Amino acid sequence: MTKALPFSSSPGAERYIVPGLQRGLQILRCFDRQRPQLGAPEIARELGIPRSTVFRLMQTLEYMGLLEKVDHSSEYRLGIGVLSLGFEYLASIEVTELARPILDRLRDETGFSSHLAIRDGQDVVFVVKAAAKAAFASSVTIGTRLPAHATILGRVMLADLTDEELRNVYTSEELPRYSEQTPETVSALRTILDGDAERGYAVSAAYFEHGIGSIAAPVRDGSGRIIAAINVIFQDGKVDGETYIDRVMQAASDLSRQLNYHPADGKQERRSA
Amino acid sequence: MTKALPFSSSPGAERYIVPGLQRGLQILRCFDRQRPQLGAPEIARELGIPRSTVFRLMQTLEYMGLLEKVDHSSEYRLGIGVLSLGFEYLASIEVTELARPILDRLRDETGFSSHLAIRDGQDVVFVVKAAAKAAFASSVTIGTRLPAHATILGRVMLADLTDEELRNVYTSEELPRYSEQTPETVSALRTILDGDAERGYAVSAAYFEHGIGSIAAPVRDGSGRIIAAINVIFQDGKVDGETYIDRVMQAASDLSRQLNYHPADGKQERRSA
DNA sequence: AAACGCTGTTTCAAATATAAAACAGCTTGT
DNA sequence: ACAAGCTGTTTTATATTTGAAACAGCGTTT
Repeated sequence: MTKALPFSSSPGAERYIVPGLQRGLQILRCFDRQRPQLGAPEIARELGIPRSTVFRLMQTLEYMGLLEKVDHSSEYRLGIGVLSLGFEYLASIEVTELARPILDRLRDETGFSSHLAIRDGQDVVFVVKAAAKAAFASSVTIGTRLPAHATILGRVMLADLTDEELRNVYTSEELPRYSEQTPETVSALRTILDGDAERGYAVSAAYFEHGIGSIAAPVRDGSGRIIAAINVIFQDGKVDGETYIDRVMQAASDLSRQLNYHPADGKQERRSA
Repeated sequence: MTKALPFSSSPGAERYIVPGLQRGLQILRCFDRQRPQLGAPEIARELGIPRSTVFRLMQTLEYMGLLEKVDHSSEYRLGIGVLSLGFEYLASIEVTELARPILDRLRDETGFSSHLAIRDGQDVVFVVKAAAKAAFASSVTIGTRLPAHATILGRVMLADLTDEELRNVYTSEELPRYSEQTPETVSALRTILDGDAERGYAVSAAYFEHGIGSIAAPVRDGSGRIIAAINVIFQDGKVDGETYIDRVMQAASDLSRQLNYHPADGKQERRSA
């Protein structure tokens, strides 16, 4: 009786699942910005797990430092243990270290907040950020997830996928909308992506959110695959975004080069493979 | 047959432990900066868990997005799922949001890297960082753990503990040494802490690491307890650290005030309670 | 004040995950 | 070429975890 899909998932890897572990992790994922602290009964109801089992799982999570009791109430919040895990992850990804100085320079050159994001399934996840000094700063923080098909950043990464891969990511043809510009179907998305792929960048105003414009360009590694994307965001209307396309593309290609990508290698573009 | 203590642990909370969950989390904790990718057999040996069990646990972790297969090898590395968890944690802690601008200003005023850290058991954990622009920048990243008794930051936080609480944190009298200045015993540490508590700050050169000096001051919340500490680090000898004590203490007290701490409230100092 | 609902915690039979063993595939050495 | 060792994966009896039920404690309500 496996329930709703977790984060992402390699296709067909659900053969041997340890319920204790799976459910413990589901409990952790119940906590977020909106609901930073929760009690055991609440979680039991939400996940459909018996009270006594949730009780034991949460006690284990507390023992391991991933949950902590909030003061004298019987509620829990995320423990500091999860923080260490998260940052071991960041440290283990080469690209984040290399990206930092590049994003800083891009931020200084443009005056805009710049970000590096990677894709996880249907989501874009921000992993490095260089915040603009101006009052207008982006609200995204490291770890923020946004729908890939509805963001410029996501589009330049999705553009690398073959039709088959894209259908694997989006199993349903219908796509949730976030603005008038969000494509409604996978087919419509495909058309947009083909344009992005040809241009090698994407730029748009108010694509995901009203009043915010963005330019994004893809980052490739030695194999030629797109593994991340860089963007800047700006207040829509206030500037002509197009002016900065070159800067963003330059930053992305600088990073790609550091990751051993050689455009002239004769590596064929991924999509035509 | 419970094994070595995990991260931290509320005393005596090990009654109901779910083995599947505990071992899965132990597996995650095997991954760190030094060993970013590991195979199942290696982990099985290290944790003393049967191969077939580790196999299933890791498959579950992969399914949940906390581990991912590295390319075509049979090894795994941390997955992007842990990142989200870590940042939900940061977002859930009020103090980190408030600290950021204060650390930025402290960095600008002093030219040094400044940090906010909290204590988890015997460890100091860095949660916010404002990196100096100078070439000499600190090597600590968010999530870094250092031994509390051997760092200035840790000392100002430990100074808040009663004798009994301190003995609870350090069950053995002997303390590991990291430099000539590290106290060797809990009693010696207590003496140092009493001085720190009285001064309200701590400053030292080469206390944890050769060539690095640090000044730290405690951050209190509305209850008067020390919940975090702020520090700056500088190259030892190059500057007279003492010069910046006021700046650091000011930053710490600014943050305390934003956390509802009122020095004149008649709240008695914690240690004399 | 009794009854009700909601907890946190414990118990114990029943359902389940576990771990030894075995298999197949792959490298290594001799 | 063979054996020996290492893997990833699967099987299956056994040992364990699970979850319904029950207990005790609390606050409300009637």
